Amino acid sequence: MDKDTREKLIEAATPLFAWKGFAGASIRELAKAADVNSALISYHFGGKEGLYAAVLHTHLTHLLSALEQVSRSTADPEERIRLFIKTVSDIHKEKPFLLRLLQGELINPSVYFEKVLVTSFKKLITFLPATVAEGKDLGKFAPDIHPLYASVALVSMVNFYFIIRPLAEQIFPQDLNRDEEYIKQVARIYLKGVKEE
Amino acid sequence: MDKDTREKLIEAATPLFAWKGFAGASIRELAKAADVNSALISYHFGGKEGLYAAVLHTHLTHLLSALEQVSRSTADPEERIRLFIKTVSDIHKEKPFLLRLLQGELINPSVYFEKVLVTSFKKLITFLPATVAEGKDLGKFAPDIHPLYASVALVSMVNFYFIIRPLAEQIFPQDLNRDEEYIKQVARIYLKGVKEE
DNA sequence: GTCTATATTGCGATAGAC
DNA sequence: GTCTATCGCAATATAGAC
Repeated sequence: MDKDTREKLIEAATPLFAWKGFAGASIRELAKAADVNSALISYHFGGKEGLYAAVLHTHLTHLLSALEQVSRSTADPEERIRLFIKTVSDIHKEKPFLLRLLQGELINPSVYFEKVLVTSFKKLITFLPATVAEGKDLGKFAPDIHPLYASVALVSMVNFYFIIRPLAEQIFPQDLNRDEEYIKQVARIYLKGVKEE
Repeated sequence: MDKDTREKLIEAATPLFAWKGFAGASIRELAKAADVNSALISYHFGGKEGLYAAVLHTHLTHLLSALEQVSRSTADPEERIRLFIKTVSDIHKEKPFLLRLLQGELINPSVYFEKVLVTSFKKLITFLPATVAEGKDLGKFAPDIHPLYASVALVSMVNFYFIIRPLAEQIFPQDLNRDEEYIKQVARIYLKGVKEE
């Protein structure tokens, strides 16, 4: 059974928007990549912006539902942090375009940024500082750990690696092919770094 | 004394390229922001791409010379890492557009990416894994620390914070105004995280 | 729902006067 | 070195046939 036009467009537009940004991808090449007439972008999505929003929405949904699962975990703080690290890195491996799309939004925020992105993350990311605070309360993490900043540090390690990998691969060609090893190092360094001794 | 046209264009183009990307900024708005005739972009830089390369070059130079200083430090591994953290965060505070420009290059690499960026970083960033390895040799860092991946983790924490700050500020409006505190947390977590116990 | 054809706008670049 | 005027082109969007 054939994919319908909407689906084909979203799928084909994803890598183009991810690699070239919103402004850099033209409706002509978007349509061509989807093997679809360019007029259909306006018909189905009301224009290029609508297609872009649909692409963003599709990919964001995956991330948000995964984060929601993590936030509902009842494991202890250390285990929940391990689960967070694993979940996020799995998402990036599975959907390598998501992070580039989000990056594009951070550089050049569209209306989607304020309307959807900020509110979505607001609801879901607060569990991370809460987890760190819980670790402190339980006496497992050191008292001088700042829940919010420590969370940002963790989010940084888990995400930035996937951002700079294309650059890193050119700088260290043979050495950086093991995502698993990086993830292990992150968990190792971070959990030891926040722990009460 | 007046700034000359080249200077005015580079200065005015920096935030525009940083916020809108190469494709998103038009030569008309670039010229207008610099209060200069748009034909002068072609005259002085050979076109929009030339201006973009000049902007990138100007900002990259600062970063590279700062990194070079760090790499020449003779302090012990822990101190050199502290110096690296401080240096990079100072650069981002001083030149808030640099990271956005580099981000744009990562998303949509121009010719500049391969020709200049990769080779520049190649020469300068190897001192970081070397520093971590030195810490291991001295018995100060734990043996299961992987110099390269541990370096990527550090680079991530130091840079990504400045990337997501616009988003984080909207999610946690009042809590994220102290860069110093974040930097302190990073040094605290990282150095404790890699240390031999 | 999909196509062709086209309207309209804005783009980057340059010729030529000063 | 800077200006005006404009060329040629590619952009998005849409009207109207099927």
